Amino acid sequence: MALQLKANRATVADEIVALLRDRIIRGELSPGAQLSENEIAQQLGVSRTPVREAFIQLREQSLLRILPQRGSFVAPINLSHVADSFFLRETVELRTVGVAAENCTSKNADRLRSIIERQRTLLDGGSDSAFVKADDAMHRYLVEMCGRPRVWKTISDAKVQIDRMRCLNAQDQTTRRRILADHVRIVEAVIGGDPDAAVGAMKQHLHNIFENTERLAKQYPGYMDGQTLATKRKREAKTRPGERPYQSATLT
Amino acid sequence: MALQLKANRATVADEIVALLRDRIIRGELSPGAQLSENEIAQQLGVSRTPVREAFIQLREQSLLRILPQRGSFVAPINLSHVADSFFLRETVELRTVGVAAENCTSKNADRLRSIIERQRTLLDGGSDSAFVKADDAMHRYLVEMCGRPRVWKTISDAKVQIDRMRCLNAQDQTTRRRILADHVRIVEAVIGGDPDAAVGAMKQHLHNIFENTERLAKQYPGYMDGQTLATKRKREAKTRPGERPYQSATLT
DNA sequence: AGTCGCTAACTTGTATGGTAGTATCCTTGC
DNA sequence: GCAAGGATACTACCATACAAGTTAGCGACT
Repeated sequence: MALQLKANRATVADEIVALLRDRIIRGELSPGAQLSENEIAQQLGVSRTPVREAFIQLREQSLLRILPQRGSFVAPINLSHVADSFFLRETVELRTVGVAAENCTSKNADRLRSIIERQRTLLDGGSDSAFVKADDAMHRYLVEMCGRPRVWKTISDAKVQIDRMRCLNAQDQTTRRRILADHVRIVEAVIGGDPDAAVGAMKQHLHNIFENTERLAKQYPGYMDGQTLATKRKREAKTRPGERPYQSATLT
Repeated sequence: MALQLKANRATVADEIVALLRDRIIRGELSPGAQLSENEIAQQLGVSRTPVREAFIQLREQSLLRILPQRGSFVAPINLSHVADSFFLRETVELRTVGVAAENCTSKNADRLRSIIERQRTLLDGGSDSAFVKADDAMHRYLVEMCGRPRVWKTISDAKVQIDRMRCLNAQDQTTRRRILADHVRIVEAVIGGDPDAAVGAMKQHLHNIFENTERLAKQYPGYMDGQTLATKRKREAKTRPGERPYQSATLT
């Protein structure tokens, strides 16, 4: 496999982060798969140093597990982690979409309409990654309309765990159409200046996505929670107040 | 200055991250101060490699700015960034404290009381860092009571920006007492199983903290937004939907 | 005086070598 | 056949060397 680096970014290390991150999220690198600094370096025609720096960054993004002197493995998809990400998204996006609906200008409305239009054109012919990208664009714009630019970064970091699950399957037409329909409802409510409707539509939308992931979890049990990891996982000994299955927001 | 590494962590790089992160948050390394890979490496008696790996991680945490071939500088305190952090905290913690109040067990209550008690003992004699640590413990436990363990990590990442501001000044007795009083109100509401009161108390608490930071921002303008940075900052050219000053949650 | 250009001393980025720990496989001994 | 032990081939971690870019200062020339 001959990987290729784009020459865009400032440093090779950052370029490798972008490359591997994309491949992990899209599932080209399966959960549990072993990555070697040496191997990647050879494939890319660079030294181990920038590869190693990339690995460290991917570890911080919960996409890679580095076991010293043993190996580096694509992180398994942890269902509890995914549920946490949903919790965070729901909490933040339900608030921001409400604020967006309260402050939607005509310029915002135009932009939202064009994003929806873009998704509509990708409905049939578009690739999965293009459709997901357009999907992202809408959620991102709604968050940023609320005037807190760095909040999207947080959402985005959490979203990778969700996206990894979404990429397990190619999205069929039915799924895409439902997503688009959800988005239309949300955008109409926002443009219409109806916060309650916007929050409700967003809540329903996130729930639909979550149900999809639950279905996928049953379909791909091997990728979940490290069962394909080469070595036995050590049990986390830390006692937390307790985890419970994901459940919907209680405030609306 | 002879820095010292603890032998706890697995790798030297992670140890350096913890060390520098702490020093930056506590303000021992001032915003804008230049850090050199070489210099830190010599002070710690290690090579540049782990120092460099630490720098990259600190950059990802928005605590360091690395300008290739020019130098690395302690990130300025960006007020917009701080406001974003408050927005995130308020959004998440107002929800979680409500959930915590709904599900508070007697065991949870005991733990909360002991955390409060710990803070009370630190009120007079305790160091700033010890008091802040106990402060953290309460917020953390309230979030984790909600059963989503990784959500605190997100809050914690955002909180560093707020903590950097808090550490500009030693906290006087008045401030500490007000914080403790806020915490008591929150915990009483949570233990009492009153979500509305808990959310209200938390909202008031976060507001109080935010007002403190606004005061500090006026007091230390030189540390804000890179004005002490050795080199002129390039203007961010990206146009965002627009930033507006921090404002309170509209949903309760 | 003012400006151009060189030099030297930095900076971070990348490549490479050596070290220590881990897992695998194969041999050896029972 | 089977278990214990050792060689071997990995791994990530750290140290060091080199490369390339930036900046500040100084001197010569206009």
